[in-house]
Amino acid sequence: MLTDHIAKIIEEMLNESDGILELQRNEMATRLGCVPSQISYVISSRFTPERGYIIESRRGGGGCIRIVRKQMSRNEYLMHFFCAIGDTIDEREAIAYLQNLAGNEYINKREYLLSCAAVSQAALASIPPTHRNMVRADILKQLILALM
Amino acid sequence: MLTDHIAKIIEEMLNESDGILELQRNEMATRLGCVPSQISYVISSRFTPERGYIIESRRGGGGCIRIVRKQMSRNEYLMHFFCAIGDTIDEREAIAYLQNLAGNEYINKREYLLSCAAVSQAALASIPPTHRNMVRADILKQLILALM
DNA sequence: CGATTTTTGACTTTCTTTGACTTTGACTTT
DNA sequence: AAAGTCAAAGTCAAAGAAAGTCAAAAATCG
Repeated sequence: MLTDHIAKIIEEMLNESDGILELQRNEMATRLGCVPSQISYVISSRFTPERGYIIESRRGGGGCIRIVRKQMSRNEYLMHFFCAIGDTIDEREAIAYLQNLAGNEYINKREYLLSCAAVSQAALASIPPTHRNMVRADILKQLILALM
Repeated sequence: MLTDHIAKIIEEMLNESDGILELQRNEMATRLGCVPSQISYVISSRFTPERGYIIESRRGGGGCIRIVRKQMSRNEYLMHFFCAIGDTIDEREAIAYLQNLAGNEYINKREYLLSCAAVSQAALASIPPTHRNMVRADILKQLILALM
């Protein structure tokens, strides 16, 4: 898939340049043989602040897109996460959060699986749907607190 | 029966790829001459977490279904545990179970804390008391399944 | 026969790709 | 300095590509 391919390239460029990168959308699109907005799509779907990236850009002649991967301390990261969870969260989103933690190695595989289990549909099946996502958010928050 | 046939094929593919497999639903359905949802059915009826499989998937262009077979070990103990948990359990008792697991080194300190958080009063506070211990039992069971 | 499992297909949701159109900013010309 | 030009990046919605869901029909089991 194109999107993944592009994401990988950007990831590599970030690694080579120590987490800070400026790229030109049009130039890159031409080089990779795709439309420019594809680059925008990749950035907006993969390099989100949620995942710890800062994006800035400049239009006009000589414009560019700046991607910075910010490394947060473990606690900043967890705190950020904790705050980002609202009052209610569905299973998909909760798992996305946990994947994130796992991807950044703040939790290991087993902890990831444990946490997924705790917020799973299976675990919360008996809670009325109107209420379920609230409980899930509560559990997720407690899990994160337990990690701090 | 089609279902068994497909299950067998997936099983073989898993054997060949060391327990980790990504397949494309549509592609596979076309190849086997069945409707795509048949593949979904096989996976949801045969490759369940209860039987030791982890399923993930991605929709959209280039999407796929990922099947991971986790191998079981030391799970008689966990199974025993699992069965011992009734339909309902209070916080104190749940923590006693988890201490037990920790004491036998089936889970480490962090996992113990995570699990305690998931079944804590704080996490489940918003559930009506009549219902709370049921949900706690469900969560605890899912946690144990996740360890298998 | 009744209950469970399988099979099918219509419909839904999610993610990707594309392209037309808009906005912005640097540079040039008046 | 104001206006114009052009080269970027931004936005958005439609089209496409996959997987998910669900319920009805069919088959199988006990």
